[in-house]
Amino acid sequence: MATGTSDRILDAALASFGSRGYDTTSLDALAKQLDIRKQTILYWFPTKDALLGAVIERSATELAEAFEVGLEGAGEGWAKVEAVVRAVFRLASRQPELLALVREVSRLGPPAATKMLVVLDPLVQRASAFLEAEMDAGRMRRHDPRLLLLAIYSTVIGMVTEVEVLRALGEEPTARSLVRRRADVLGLLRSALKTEA
Amino acid sequence: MATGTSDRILDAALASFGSRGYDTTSLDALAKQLDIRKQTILYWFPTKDALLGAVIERSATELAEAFEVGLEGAGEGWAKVEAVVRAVFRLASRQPELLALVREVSRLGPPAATKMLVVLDPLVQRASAFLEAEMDAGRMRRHDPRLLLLAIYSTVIGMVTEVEVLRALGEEPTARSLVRRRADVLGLLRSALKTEA
DNA sequence: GATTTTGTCTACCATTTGGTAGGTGGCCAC
DNA sequence: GTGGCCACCTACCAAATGGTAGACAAAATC
Repeated sequence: MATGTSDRILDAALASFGSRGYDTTSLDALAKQLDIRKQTILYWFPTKDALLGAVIERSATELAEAFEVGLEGAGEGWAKVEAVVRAVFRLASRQPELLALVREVSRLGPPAATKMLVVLDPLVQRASAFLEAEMDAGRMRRHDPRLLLLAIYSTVIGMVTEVEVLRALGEEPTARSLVRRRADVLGLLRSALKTEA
Repeated sequence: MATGTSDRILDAALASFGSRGYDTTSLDALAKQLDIRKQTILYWFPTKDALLGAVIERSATELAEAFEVGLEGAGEGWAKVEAVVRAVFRLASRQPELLALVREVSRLGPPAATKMLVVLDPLVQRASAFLEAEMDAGRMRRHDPRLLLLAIYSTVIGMVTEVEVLRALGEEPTARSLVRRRADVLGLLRSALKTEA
């Protein structure tokens, strides 16, 4: 929330890229919304692509931090999974744009998607290794850890960003509903993963 | 694969809307690809929006049919879930564009998303009722049936269309891999839903 | 055989878009 | 106080885009 112009631009761009999409967001519209001129945007970010790049970089870092924070106090085993899911849902309620951006970037494909993944890859690897270790130790049902990750990723992103599908299912996307969705995701994961032991 | 011009346009539009996205698909590009002029497209479909509408209508119907066919021979209980998942994955290997379009349309939001949902809504209701009945009968672990549906939807669509994330996980999107992903989804669902009984 | 309809085309057009060129006022160092 | 830099601006532009107007040939209709 710095008052710097470039930060304001990044904030607005993040919101717009996430909600309207990258290619339907015009620099003019963005500028108008900020009550500045398009050339000011182009002063700070030489091209629209560069702006996207900057938004991705900042967001990916923020995302990674949120994960780290979520993991900090977490215990071991299942508690760790729960901590991460809770961290993502906390993010979804505080900065929904961030998760919307993830969705959009993954849709845009390379090079944007690559840029984001480079930052998040270490987390992915850690998560994958963690799941595998848990399975080896018999504390979680055995699945392909990477495909399991994809399933978790898709489900969580879906629960948080699939506004239209939610509406179709009669679930209004309110804050209260978000809590229910979190509980549900955790319930599903628990029954899918937790062993009786 | 009819040779009619309007069908050729619909085919190309479906593929392009799904893979490149609606707003990055220009009528000129579409026309060039079909070796016709843009005005021919606008003769059959008065506006780009109308073209999208027609693509959605045809695709939603096709999608609904695929579900019906998948359900036809299916038994009861868990077998039914398995049949539906298999039907979707079959679709994913034969007409991946169809599922890509679903993803894109849900991103576009209303009125496009509404149009698609109107056609698919009966299926959603049936599925929801089915899951609830299974849970009531104790043949499936209890979860909110609608959120469970969203989770299944997200996971399946993700497994099929999240090319970038798949790559990041070291899973090349080949036909062989698709079979593995199907098996994995079924495995996950089974352990999440099936009761011991 | 004349006429209407159908399908496709050429010729334009207004608007939007990302981006360039270059100016201007304020502020700071010296 | 003046030279230089920073942040932002006005003025433009070329390309692309969705869409209109209307010509024209082939085919169908009478």
